[in-house]
Amino acid sequence: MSELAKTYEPGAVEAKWYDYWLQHGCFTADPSRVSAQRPAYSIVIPPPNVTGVLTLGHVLNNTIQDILSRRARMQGKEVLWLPGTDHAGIATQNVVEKTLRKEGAMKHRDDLGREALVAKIWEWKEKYGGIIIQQLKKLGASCDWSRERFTMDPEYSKCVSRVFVDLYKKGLIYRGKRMVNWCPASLTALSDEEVEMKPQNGFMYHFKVEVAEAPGTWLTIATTRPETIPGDTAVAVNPKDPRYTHLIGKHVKRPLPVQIPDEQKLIPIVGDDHVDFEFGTGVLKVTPAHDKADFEIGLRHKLPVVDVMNPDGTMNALAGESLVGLDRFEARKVAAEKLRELEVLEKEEPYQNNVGFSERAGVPIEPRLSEQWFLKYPSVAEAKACVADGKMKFFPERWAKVYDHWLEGIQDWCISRQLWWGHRIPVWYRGDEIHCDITAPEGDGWKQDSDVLDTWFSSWLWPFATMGWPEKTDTLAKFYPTTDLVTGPDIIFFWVARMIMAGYEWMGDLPFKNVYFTGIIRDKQGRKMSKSLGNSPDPLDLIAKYGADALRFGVMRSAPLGADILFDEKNVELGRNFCTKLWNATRFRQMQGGASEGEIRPDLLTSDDRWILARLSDAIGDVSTSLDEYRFSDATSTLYRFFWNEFCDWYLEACKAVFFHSGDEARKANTLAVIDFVLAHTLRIFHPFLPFITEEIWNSLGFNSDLPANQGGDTIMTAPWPKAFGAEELAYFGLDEVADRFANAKYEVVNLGRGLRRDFNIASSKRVRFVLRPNGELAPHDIEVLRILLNAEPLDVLADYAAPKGTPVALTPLGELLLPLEGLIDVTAERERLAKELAKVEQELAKVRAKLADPNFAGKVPAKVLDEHRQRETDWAEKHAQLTKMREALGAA
RNA sequence: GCGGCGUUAGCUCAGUGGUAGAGCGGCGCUUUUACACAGCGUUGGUCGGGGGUUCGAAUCCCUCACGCCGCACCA
Repeated sequence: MSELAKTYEPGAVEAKWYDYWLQHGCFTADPSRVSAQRPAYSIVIPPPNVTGVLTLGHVLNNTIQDILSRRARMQGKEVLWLPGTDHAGIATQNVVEKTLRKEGAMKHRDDLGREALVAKIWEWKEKYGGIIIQQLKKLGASCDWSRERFTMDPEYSKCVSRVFVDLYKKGLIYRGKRMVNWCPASLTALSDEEVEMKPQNGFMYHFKVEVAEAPGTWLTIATTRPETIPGDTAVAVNPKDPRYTHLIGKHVKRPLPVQIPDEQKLIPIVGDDHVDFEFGTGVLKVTPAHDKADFEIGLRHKLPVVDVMNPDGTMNALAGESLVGLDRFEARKVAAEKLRELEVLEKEEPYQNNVGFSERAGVPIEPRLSEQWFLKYPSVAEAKACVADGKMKFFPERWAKVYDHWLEGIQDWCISRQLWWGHRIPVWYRGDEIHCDITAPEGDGWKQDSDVLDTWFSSWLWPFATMGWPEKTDTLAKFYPTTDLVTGPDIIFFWVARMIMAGYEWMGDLPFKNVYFTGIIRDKQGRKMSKSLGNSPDPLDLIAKYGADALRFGVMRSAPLGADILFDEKNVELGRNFCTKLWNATRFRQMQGGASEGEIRPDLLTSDDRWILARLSDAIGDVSTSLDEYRFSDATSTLYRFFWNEFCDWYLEACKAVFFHSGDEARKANTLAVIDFVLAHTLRIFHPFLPFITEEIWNSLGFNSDLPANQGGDTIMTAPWPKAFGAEELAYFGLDEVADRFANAKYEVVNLGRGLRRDFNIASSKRVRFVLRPNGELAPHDIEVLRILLNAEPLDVLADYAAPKGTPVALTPLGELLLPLEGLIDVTAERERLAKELAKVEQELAKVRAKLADPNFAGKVPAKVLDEHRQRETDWAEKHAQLTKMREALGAA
């Protein structure tokens, strides 16, 4: 047993133990150790962006995974927590391109060329790609780092090609020219999931067009996007709309682009059910190249597709002289201006509509016709069924509905991206020939598809591609399906749903059994963490300031299942304070001297010992249940309450009676044994939450000393997870309701005595005489505990004590507790105090009597409830009688 | 528009039919020999509004309001 430093220094301790765990291979998973007695437990990390840095979201997510992993190890399971990173196509390429432009290394990616740019990104990845991994280590993450994976590792990349080819051959992947979500900033197509609808304030422009066949007849069209008029190839009305039916088949003169007057392009009026005649004017301009719905109308009516925009969102030559080269938003203003000049703009009113934004680049997307690769989702039925039938469980459960709803209406997934960083599509072209395979075709003249795949098209394979698939590895055999997945609900569609499909498609089984969805971390005002708001603290700063354990504890304490987390640094401070408390309680133990005295002797147990052992058993049970149900904040609260309020505030204080005043060496030794027993168990249930400080104390106090190496001897990591006491242990220690009730009664006496002090303004530090008129037997130990906790000097236990008139009295479960105030008795004050208490009792008594008097109540209520109420009445009535007697003894005012 | 979640003490949240709770904060006292990152005490709520079921509702049902989150989306 080494002496503990005066204050806990997390920095040095954390580094020391993390190195120790690594050196001793504590995080390494070995499939050959898996057996019926040693079941497997596995988690794959949601791979963070390789160029990312740790955020509070990561802290939350990974602390939960670490808690689950560490507990599973203590439960004797073979644990694999598989870490790694994601190549994050768009984000990473953007970051690197931006840097290169800043450095002047290039203006546009074409200046460098594909090969050189990809090489630069790899360089960047080698240089900065490890940062987040190092940060996770600081947090204490017990990942098996020997298995760290990256989605662009050669082996992993092969898996990606393999599944592409497989799906292609199954006919689920196809290439087609379709409307996609185009990001004009990143210059790539996006999937539907990467588009976020946001309300935008704009204008609704009403302009009129003349019917060519009926000069003087004008139709008014409402649009938010006048800049796309040059791309209009029809005007549509609802065929059932009596206002316009007669015009179908005729043509209108399209006002833009402005050409020689009277020679404006004529476009047909078509009838289409899609047009809502309630909305706007009931006349819709149809721009097949720039709107998904319009494209469909175009197909139905065989309309030409006129694309008036460049990929970067600027207008092209087809938009006409006045718009060409302008950015789409600038062009909108100019187009409106042109309409005004032409005197066809009828009105322009403020209007709010929903516009799709590119999630990454933050700019409005453009619906755009382009040639892309699409995937018809595989194994959808299985993916749906496994959650619906409960084979896979979601926590909180309500996400199952969201998941189900999404699966109900999914469209094919656009998987090609016009980027260079990522997995290149394994398809080669030569003339009309097409070759799709894992390897390039033989022969000359083949050209590989230039696009890469959506990053999620690689990460959906994560649970098995990281374990050696397609080989039938031992790791896969033992650790797949994984046990738990911990992730944010924001990627339920991007990642979770797709992993489930992939699991069924290639492994024939679900990828994980339970999915825990974390909340979203917000600041204390409820706003999302964001860089621009600057409300996102750096977890590394918090670790430096408070310690990793404190950060973990603080975050877990405020993360209830199913709710968002309002982050407040106060919680981390609380975590630090808790660690300090743990540290100081341990120091107290150490100062009482002696190594662990070994076995507890039940015959020497005090009422306090029995009480704390019972509380410990409850805490173990509660924490275990909470963890089984993924209620981490409940587990944390239990730990906090048990250790601080029960162990420190009551038990350790009560122990002082033994250590400082009993002179009973055998009992002192036994008390030490109880403290050690409780501490040793407490450290174990704390360990998943507070890995560092528990390891430090475990070793410093020598709790490891007589344990086998693999059961807590080398490290607390392998100490068995404790169980709540069974009937046998409860009997052995003599823990029952009677014992609990007595200890609680004792503490109630203390509370009431302290209340008397307050009422008579006696400082808690001032030693005063208390007298107890007991209503039963009290052991010397219990009297001493009462004395210490009341800070009484002396505490006289006198059955026949005759108190001076006006002496303050508290009615306690163990008898009347009196506070004799020599020379200070204030009869009036005591009378007032009694009156106040009496009033309260009368109120309660009236309440319960009213209930009992109600014939409906007595007649209909279950016997048990009725008894409870009768007992309540008896108790209050008794108290009432005593108080009345006491007041009478004081005499009239 | 459809669906989900939420609304309990100043704040964060427990509490799913039977005496409204915890932590933090606030306030007061205390530098009592583990701990002032502490101890002790204390303050504090018509449980979002309304209606219903029931002997009894924070809890079950209906309804409204407000907030948040998905999904869809009409130019």
